[in-house]
Amino acid sequence: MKLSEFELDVMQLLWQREPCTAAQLHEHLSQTKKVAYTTVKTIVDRLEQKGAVERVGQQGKAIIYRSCVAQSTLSDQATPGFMQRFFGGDSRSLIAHFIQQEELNEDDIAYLQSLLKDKKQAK
Amino acid sequence: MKLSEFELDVMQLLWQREPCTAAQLHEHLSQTKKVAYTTVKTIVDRLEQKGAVERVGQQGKAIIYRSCVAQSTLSDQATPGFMQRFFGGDSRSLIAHFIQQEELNEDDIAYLQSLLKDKKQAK
DNA sequence: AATTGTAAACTACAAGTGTAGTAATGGAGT
DNA sequence: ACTCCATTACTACACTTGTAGTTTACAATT
Repeated sequence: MKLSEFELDVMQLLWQREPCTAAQLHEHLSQTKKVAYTTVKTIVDRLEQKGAVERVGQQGKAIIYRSCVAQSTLSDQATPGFMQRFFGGDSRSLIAHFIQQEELNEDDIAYLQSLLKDKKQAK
Repeated sequence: MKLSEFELDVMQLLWQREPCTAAQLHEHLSQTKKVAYTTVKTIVDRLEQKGAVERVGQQGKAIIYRSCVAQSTLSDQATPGFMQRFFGGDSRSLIAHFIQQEELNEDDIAYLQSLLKDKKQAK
């Protein structure tokens, strides 16, 4: 399933606070971005057409939505293309990039170290 | 600078074997994708308009191109959005995802472990 | 039951993207 | 100098995306 950037922004919100209505999504999005309610509703409609969200009820006349694809499904699909296009398919340099660029606390570091150890063991 | 997927595919090739002509890019792309020469040329033209590539010479009537943005510049720009949209902004889970999903040899693992150690030290 | 106002449904539109055809042009070879 | 073909330059077009207005419908309120 191929979703646009804005569609993914909406999915992100849904994953965090589903189930919810288009109005609620609009409210949260408004906090970071000036956008009309109807714009958000259009995106939700397109997500429904694409089979990424579904209706699970009503609240007055407002429709309550829920996602029907997991975040991990979409990230699994997007990951190879992203890695290829921005890191020439070199997973090592991609991971290195993120380790160096991103904020990580000691817990995060310890966790990632343990993952690497497991990875080595599994060989 | 915002490039489309196909534009990035062409950039990827350029970064690997620049300088080169549109015909050479077409030849390489043809190996994995059925695409007309003029399609590739259109993409190169758009990349030139966007200031991502430039002309550095000629070979007969064929124009020789070179990239004029670094891969790292574009990946730095794309990274935050990707992380936000597919991993909810959680860099730890993103890195974990890649460590678990991707092929890594012992050298890679050792290298990444050393990066994590450095990161910890720097705190 | 009539009114009302919100949310849904529908329509619209410009910009960007993938895709490629057609026309023009200028080196290379004769 | 002339022809020819590879390339460039230009044009085209359908689809997607971001964006939002307009119309319709129906739940809630009086």
